[in-house]
Amino acid sequence: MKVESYKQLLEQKGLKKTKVRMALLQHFMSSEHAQSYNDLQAALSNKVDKSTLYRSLTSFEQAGIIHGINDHSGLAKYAFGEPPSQGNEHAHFVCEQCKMVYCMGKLAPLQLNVPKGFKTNKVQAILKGVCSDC
Amino acid sequence: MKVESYKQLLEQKGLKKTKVRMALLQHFMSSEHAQSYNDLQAALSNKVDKSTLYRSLTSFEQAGIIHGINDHSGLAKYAFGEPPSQGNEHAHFVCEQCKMVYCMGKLAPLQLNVPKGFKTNKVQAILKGVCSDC
DNA sequence: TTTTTAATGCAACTTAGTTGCGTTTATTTT
DNA sequence: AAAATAAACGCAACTAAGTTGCATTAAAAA
Repeated sequence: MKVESYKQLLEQKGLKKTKVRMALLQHFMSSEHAQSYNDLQAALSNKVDKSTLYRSLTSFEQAGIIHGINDHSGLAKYAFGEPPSQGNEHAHFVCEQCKMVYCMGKLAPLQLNVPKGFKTNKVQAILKGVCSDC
Repeated sequence: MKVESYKQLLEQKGLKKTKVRMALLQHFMSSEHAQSYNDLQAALSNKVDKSTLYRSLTSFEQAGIIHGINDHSGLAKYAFGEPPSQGNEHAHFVCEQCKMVYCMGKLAPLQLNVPKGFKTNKVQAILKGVCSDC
């Protein structure tokens, strides 16, 4: 799925092209690491109401435009791109210094031994370490 | 480290043997899956103040008696046992039906390819699927 | 048993996120 | 292009998770 612009993407997903949504999506598409609520709010100069922002995130997530990430910091973050799905898993990298979260490329199949009776459907991996900027 | 009883464990870690702490620890040691704040509060019949409970969890965690788990549900959970440390990683299994969280045994070394400039220190894995009780 | 030190409970607060509702804005229909 | 309609937006009020300061109580040490 090649995407030329945020406008086309919104159209394609049947979402209205509002100011907030366009600004948000443009920001998502041009940032290489995951965004927290506060990052996003700052990117929109704190002009947008929080309910609007949260609702936009929900719409985007449901449309498969962004995906939520939980980096174990307690703060939800969001990144551009479809969620890691079965057969399409990707790991998330959390920098221990700058706390940035990055989406990593495809995960090599994991060898995981679970006890009898447990059936694994998906694997989510968080890598912690130091990113290339730190 | 073999542990005979919750009393000895508290003593060994230099923690006071108070009613709340003993009840909490006993509960942790006898439950096979991870506990949320609400689980714990219920186990103590909602008689303990939330600040006390949270402070107890912090003490236990610092002493290495329990470890926090983030199962991506937004809710923090805690399980008996030292935290997964380097060379001692374990995965967590989240049942998609009953939402219980289990600690899994040692993780087979993961093959993970990160971009140039990124240095991975640890890997945290969450497995999602169906547990043996469901 | 008294002293010291740390845990508890209470109340007030913070932060993240949600919900209802009236108003505004984007899109559709005429 | 104007009117109709449907969905976003902003506001305010709320919930839930977790934290903090402080006075009181309980555990450990003297």
